[in-house]
Amino acid sequence: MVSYGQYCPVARAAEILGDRWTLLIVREMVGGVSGFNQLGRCLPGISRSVLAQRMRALERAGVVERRTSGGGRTLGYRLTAAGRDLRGVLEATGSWGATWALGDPLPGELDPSLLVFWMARHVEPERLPLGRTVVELKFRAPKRRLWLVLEREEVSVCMQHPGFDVDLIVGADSCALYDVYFGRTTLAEAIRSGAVTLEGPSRLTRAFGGWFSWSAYARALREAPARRQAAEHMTVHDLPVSIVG
Amino acid sequence: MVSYGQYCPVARAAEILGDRWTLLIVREMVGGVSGFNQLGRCLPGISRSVLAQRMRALERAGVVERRTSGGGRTLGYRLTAAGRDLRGVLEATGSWGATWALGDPLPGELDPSLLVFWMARHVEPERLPLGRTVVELKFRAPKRRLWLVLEREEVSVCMQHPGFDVDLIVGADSCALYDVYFGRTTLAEAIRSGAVTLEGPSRLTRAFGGWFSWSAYARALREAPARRQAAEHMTVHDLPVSIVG
DNA sequence: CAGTATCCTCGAGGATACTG
DNA sequence: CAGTATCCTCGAGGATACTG
Repeated sequence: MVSYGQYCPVARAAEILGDRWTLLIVREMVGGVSGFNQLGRCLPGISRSVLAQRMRALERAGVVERRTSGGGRTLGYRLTAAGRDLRGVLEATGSWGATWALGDPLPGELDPSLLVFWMARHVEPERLPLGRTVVELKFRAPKRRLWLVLEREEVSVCMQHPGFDVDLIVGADSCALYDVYFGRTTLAEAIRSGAVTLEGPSRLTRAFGGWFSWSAYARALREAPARRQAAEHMTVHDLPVSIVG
Repeated sequence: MVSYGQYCPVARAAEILGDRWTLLIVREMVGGVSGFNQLGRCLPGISRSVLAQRMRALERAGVVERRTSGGGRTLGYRLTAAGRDLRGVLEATGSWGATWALGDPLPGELDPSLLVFWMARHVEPERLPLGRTVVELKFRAPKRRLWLVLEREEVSVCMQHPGFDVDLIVGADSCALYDVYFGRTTLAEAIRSGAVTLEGPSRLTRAFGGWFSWSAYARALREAPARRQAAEHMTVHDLPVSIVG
């Protein structure tokens, strides 16, 4: 953790949140991810040592706390009240990013597993069918298969076939499903155009889109042009301040 | 600038804003500071090379633009619409910091010049007396003298005596004036307790407190206990998500 | 599952001096 | 005023292997 040596709320927050990866760790935890290895898998590119160091720093800062068994073994992490209250910072940051900085995906940025992790954490359990529903996600580009095992009590992402019968097969290019996730297209539109295909009983193919709340930033992305327009007229402090000597 | 390799609004924003010093540079610019050397002075500890590198990165990211003279010389920087729109991120971050992370000042964090820079940029020009008002700020601990030259068209912070007659002398320990700045005490209270003294004509001593809007985070700081209380009851996504294989 | 230990590399950035 | 150039250091963090 860096120190800026300033007694200022922004500086203090930046000291805690400004380290590489830290804000993304918080994003994952606000989304419900709580285990060390789970966090590692949701953040491709972070090393175990960096993740461990960041979790220690977040613990010291009072943003997360360690859940331990009697013996002192860590069972995972949970956000403290301070950590849960970071949702506002995430929303402001994500909305700004969606408005001004999202642009087009760079090559390699459309990792199918990340997308499926995000979908898993945007499942609305009360909209799921009762019992277990197994969805196979078949990505064409890049070629990749993943499975979602959906139950009202728990959602699993499986990198291998989970062993259960598959109820619904979703076929898509990764970029098409990212577009749906971020609200750039509706699922219905993507299906009509053939960019996304659903195979399975019609009660499931019809319901599928409703199981997810999709991205929290879809709205910001949709409203981006208006917000960009409005920002043109924003003013900042305009009294010149000079520093002499 | 780091890259996270994720197509995500939060990740994209963090790539732009997450570098050391960057958010504080934006904080200064939203406050009206626009010159390279002025920025350097408002950010003690930043080196000229790091500042130059950050300004280039912010320019590339579309957050600031360079104002140049005909000859290509940079005259300073100005926020773009995207940069002005970062005010929301600053507010969310600063309010969170004020609520959860400000704590007590560490030794050396109560730099008198920083405080006077911040006061200078929170001057409300239309509340100033007409003409020029020169305020001497006499800090007792740490011992330091600074001057504010206040005009409705421009405010200057002077590290040396500006040459003009002084109209008003403010005496204070740095920590007492920081407390006033952040709304922990009112100026009236600080004067009553003797922590702050004002010497000058009573029309100025009575008006002084009204010339400044003080910290934008004073309100967050005042409401911090209630917000901390409310956050105890906040919930996060609670559907367990597991990743298998 | 949740880490630690060790070794090694490389690049961020401090110090200092100089420039149009 | 707004930087750049050069040199050097040190620490962040990747790779790899191991552990209760």
